[in-house]
Amino acid sequence: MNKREKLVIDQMVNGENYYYRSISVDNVIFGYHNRELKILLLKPLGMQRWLLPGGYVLKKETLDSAAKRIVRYRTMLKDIKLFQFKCFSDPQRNKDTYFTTSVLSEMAQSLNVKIDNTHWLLDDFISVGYFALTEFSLVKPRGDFYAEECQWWEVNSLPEMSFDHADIIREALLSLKMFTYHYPIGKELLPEKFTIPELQSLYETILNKKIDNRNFTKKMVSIGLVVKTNEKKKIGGHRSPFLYKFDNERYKEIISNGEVLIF
Amino acid sequence: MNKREKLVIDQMVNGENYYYRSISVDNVIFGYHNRELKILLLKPLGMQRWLLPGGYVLKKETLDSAAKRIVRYRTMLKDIKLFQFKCFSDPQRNKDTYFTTSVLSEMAQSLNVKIDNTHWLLDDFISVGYFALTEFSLVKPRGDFYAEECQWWEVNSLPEMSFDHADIIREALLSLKMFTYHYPIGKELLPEKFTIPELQSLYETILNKKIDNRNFTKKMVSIGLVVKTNEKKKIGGHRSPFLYKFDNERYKEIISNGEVLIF
DNA sequence: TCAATAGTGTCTCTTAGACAATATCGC
DNA sequence: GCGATATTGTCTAAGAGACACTATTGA
Repeated sequence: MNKREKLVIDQMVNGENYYYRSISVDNVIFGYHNRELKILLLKPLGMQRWLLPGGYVLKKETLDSAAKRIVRYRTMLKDIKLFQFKCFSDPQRNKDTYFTTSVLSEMAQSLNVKIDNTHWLLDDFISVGYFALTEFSLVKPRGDFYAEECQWWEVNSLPEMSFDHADIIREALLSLKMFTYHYPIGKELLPEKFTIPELQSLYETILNKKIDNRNFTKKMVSIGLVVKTNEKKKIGGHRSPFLYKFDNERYKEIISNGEVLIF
Repeated sequence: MNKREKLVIDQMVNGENYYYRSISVDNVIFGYHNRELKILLLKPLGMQRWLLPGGYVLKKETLDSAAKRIVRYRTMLKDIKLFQFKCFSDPQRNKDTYFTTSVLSEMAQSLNVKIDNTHWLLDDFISVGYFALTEFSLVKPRGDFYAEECQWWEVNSLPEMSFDHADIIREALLSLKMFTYHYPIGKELLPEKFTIPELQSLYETILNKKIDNRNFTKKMVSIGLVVKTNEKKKIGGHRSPFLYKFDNERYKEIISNGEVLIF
């Protein structure tokens, strides 16, 4: 039995001593690759539908650290930007009876743990939604005995989600959109060097609209957010785009000033 | 024994059957009067410090309806705009031992209820912060046997707050400020007819900065948010200001378009 | 040489932001 | 008349937004 299994067994047996009751955290982890915005999802053994990587909150930690801990476990990343965006509390949200009656109880059985109807894991939960931004290529999605599969899904073609996780994703996308109108974005999602068309494509995906490429470049350069390098990226049968970097000082400055970016 | 007391007794005895564990809601209720932004606070019998009107969440309701229910109880208002803005989960936030050891236990004693150390009310709570906007003059602050005092306090001269409620208020003010940069505000806080200087003063208070009065008027009128009436408000030894109304259609339009308002 | 995508400049029009003199009102 | 507050217009500068042709690459 590995460390993770031991932890889960202890969670089931003693969890209510050190976890908050009725509170969970769900993370919408955004990555960007090949001009597609992606979300990291997992699927427990025996389930048809997919889940957001989420978990419970230790009594000795904050929601932020719970979210960070869970994200770190699934992505192996230490430095990741996390944003609390909404709580989900519709009483109907917990009514995925397949999960509670089948998946949970089978898992309990396989781990040789007894859970009855008053077990804390069967309470109704209110979930706090976080979205996270990370560079796709740094992540090694990590499944385990609970999460049979753990992989990236393109935002516009997600699999069937259980609970209200489709709602949570919808809200996360909306929050990300609003966020993008008020703060620069990209440093967390793109590699260190990137091309303007890649950056523009990211903005277009998030904001869900076309942006004029001349105006976009003009703006990004004129506010000093990005800086051209001398290198080019060779990517196939057409003119090679220049690589750009973010001006980190300016990036922070724009965030702290709360300058509004309109496209 | 009145209805409210019965309810509180039942909460203490049977509450864990119908309330979520470890989750509460706290409301920062904003009102505006005499050019001052105010917050509704209450003080339980025997406490030195003040509290935000908050409460627990029924398992059969959402956080939004819990917040609305609690606000309605304290203000007697049905229609009030509520915004979830942040969760507060620092484990230290529950360490106001005076409240748990003295106030709660005395209240229990006076109501003839026993509570021991494992009682659900003594759990650590994570609180969901809401801010509410309401027209000051419509509110009848309601105290009761629990909240000895219930009254408005000017935002810039608040009394000592218990728990982390001073933090919650600080965050609420910040959220209100951000909100004001992105959505029109005023309809919820001002009477139906108001003067431009009143409206401007509201904005200056929330945004915490001076605004040029010519530019302010010009902007508000040019975007169609406010409409001049023929009436004037007679208020003392100087020129009488005109009364204005909000254009409700335009107000909604601006909200749904998410138009950015910069001052 | 063709298909695909990148790179680049100009003009207009709106509006943010700076700025101060005059009008009313009550005493 | 005086103290207090409300009302009102113009100018400038910045930038949002519309718009299309040329350059480069690899097959």
